[in-house]
Amino acid sequence: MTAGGRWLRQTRIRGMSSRHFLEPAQSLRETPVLADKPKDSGAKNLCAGSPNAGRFKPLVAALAARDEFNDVLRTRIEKACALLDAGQQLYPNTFRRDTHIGDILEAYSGLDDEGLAALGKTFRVAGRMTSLRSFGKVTFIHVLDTSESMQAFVARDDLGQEAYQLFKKFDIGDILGIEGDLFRTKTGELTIRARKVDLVTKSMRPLPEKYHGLKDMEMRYRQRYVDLIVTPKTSEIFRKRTKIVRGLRNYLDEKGFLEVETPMMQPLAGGATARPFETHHNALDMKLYMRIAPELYLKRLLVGGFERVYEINRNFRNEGVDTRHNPEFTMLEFYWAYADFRDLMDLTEDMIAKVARDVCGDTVVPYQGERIDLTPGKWKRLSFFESIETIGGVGPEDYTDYTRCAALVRKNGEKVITGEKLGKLQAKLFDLLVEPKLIQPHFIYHYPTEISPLSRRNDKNPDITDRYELFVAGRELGNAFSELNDPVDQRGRFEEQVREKAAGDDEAHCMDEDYVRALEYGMPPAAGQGVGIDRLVMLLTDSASIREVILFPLLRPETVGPVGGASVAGPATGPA
RNA sequence: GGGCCGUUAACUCAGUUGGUAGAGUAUAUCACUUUUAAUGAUAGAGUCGAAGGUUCGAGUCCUUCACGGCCCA
Repeated sequence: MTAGGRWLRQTRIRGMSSRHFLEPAQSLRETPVLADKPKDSGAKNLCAGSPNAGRFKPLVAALAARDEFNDVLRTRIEKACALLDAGQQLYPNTFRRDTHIGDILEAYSGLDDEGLAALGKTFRVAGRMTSLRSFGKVTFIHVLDTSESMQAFVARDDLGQEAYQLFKKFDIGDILGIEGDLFRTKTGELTIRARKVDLVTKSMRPLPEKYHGLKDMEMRYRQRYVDLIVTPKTSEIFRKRTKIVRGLRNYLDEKGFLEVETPMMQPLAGGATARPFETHHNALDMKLYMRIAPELYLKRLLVGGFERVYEINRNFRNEGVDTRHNPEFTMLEFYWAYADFRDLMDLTEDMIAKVARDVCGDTVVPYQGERIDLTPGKWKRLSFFESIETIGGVGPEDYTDYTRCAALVRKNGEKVITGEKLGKLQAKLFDLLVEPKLIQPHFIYHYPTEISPLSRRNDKNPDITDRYELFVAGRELGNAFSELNDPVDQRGRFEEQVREKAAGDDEAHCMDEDYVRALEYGMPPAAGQGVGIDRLVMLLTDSASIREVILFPLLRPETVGPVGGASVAGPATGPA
C-alpha cells in the first residue's frame, strides 16, 4: 500500500498546477539528478568517474521526479554501472538454456547423490534469482523459471576468482543463466552446481520481502508482474484459469460445437439486462456499444444453420466494481439446436464436473471453507417458486400478491421502484432470501416470463419460461433457457422492454429489428447457456474476489491528469 | 451512492493519555565453503497518503480530499 500511496501522492503533485509546486518541478527539470536534498548525495555522485554513468541519467531523473529514488535503487544503479564498466552486458540475449527446471525436478527427483554423479551430465537453466544465502566463498541461490524453482550452488572454486567476484554483483531479481551438473546438498536438496553463471537480465528494482510476500492488494493488482513473481498462488490461479478455459473448449469441441467470434462492438447492445459502454467509430461517424452479451448474434447463427455454436470472450457492462463484478469479464455462451433447457442441465453438470476433475483432481472442491460437490447427479433442480417457498420461506399468498411481495422486498432492505412488475419483485425476493443459501449446485428453473424476454414460454403456463439459472456458492454461475424462436412473441417481448425503457429502466432491452427478422426466417428450437468464466475460475481456485482471477482488474489510474488533479486540494487552489 | 476499515523505510508491520519515529526482512561493509526465513557484527535508509484546522507541540485529535479493502445499495 505504501508504494501505491506514494505514487498517487506524487502524481497528484505533478497534476497540480498550483504555484507552490512549480518550484520543485522546475528545479527537477533543470537538474535531472537531484543535487540539494541531503538524501540525494548518492544521486549526485552516482557512478562517479564511470564512462557509463550517463547511461543511467534518464532513469535517475525519472525516479527523482517521482520521488522514488532511494538507497536500494542507487545501489542497484551503481552495481549495474560497475557491471558495464567490467564489460558485462546488462541485457544480453545470447544465453540459451537446454532444460526447464521443472523437467529436471521431474526427471531426477528420485536419484540420490551417487545416481546424480553417475549421470555425468551438464544442464543449462535460466531463471530469476529469488533468494540468496552467501557464505563468502560459496553461495546458495534459488532460481525460478516459468513454473518451478530450484537451488543452485555457486562456489568460488567452481567459477574461478574473477567470475565469482562478478557473480557477487548480481542481485535478487536478476535473471541468470546457469550451467552446471546436479548433486544433492547435505540436507538432500536437488541442486545444480554452477560451473558458469551468466547475467541474462539485470533487475533495477528490488523484489518484495520473500517471507511475508506481497500483501498490499493494490500493488498486487496494479503491478501484477511483481505479484506473479513473488506469489506462487497467483501464478497457479492463472495457470488454472487457462486450463479451465481450455477444458471447456475441448469439451464443447468434442460435442461438435463450433467456436465462433461475434461482434464485440455492436450498434445495439442486446442480449442481457445491463448498461453498456459507449464508443464511437470515427470513419463511419457512428455510435457503437461494447457488447453486454453475444447472445443475439449467436442465435442468428442458429438461423444460419450452425446448429451448435459457442463463444468464449469478453463482455462489458457499465456497472460498479466489487468482489464479484469487473466491468469487463469473460463469458462462455453456447447454443444447441434441437435441445431444451433440461438437456442443458445434464450437459452442464457433466461439463463442469469434468473440468473440475481436470483442474482440481476431484469433483468435490473446497470453496471458502465449504466443500462444494460438483459430482453429476448431486446437482439439485428446483423451480423458482418452489425455491422461494422451501428455501426462502415465503408462501404463495405473499409472493403472488403485489403489495405483500413489495412489503417483503422492502423489509429485507431492497428498494421497490414504482411501476416495477411483480416478476421483478419476485426476483428481488429470490436474490435476497434464496440465492445466498444456494451453496451446493442448484438449477433454479421456470423464471417469470416478465423478467425473461428472450426465453421460451413454458408450454403449460405462459407466465413462466423454460429458463434456469445455475447457482453455486451463493452466486449465479450460469443463465440458460430454451430459446424463444417465435418471432411474433419475440417482437411483443421486445416491445414490452421498450416500454419499460421508456418508463425509466435504463437496463431494459432495445428492439432489435434485425434479430426479429432473423427469427422470421426460422430458428430451430434450441437451448442456450451463458457461464461466467471468472466466477467459475473463482470457484475452482477457491478465490474470494473476482480480482484474484483477472490478471489486470480495473482500478482507478494511479496517475492523475491535470483535470483530475485540479480537484484535489481545498478552497485555496480553486481556479481563478 | 452509503457505512466501516486501511494508507508509517524498498517489503511486512509496531507506534501507549498528543512531546519531532521503531522492529524484522531487504540493502551496504566485514566475517564465514552445504545453506534454505542461514548466522554474527556494524551502518545507512522515513514529505508517517494529501491539504487544511485545533494545539506551545500532531504519525496520534478534528475537517475535507485521494487511493485501496470489506460490507450494503
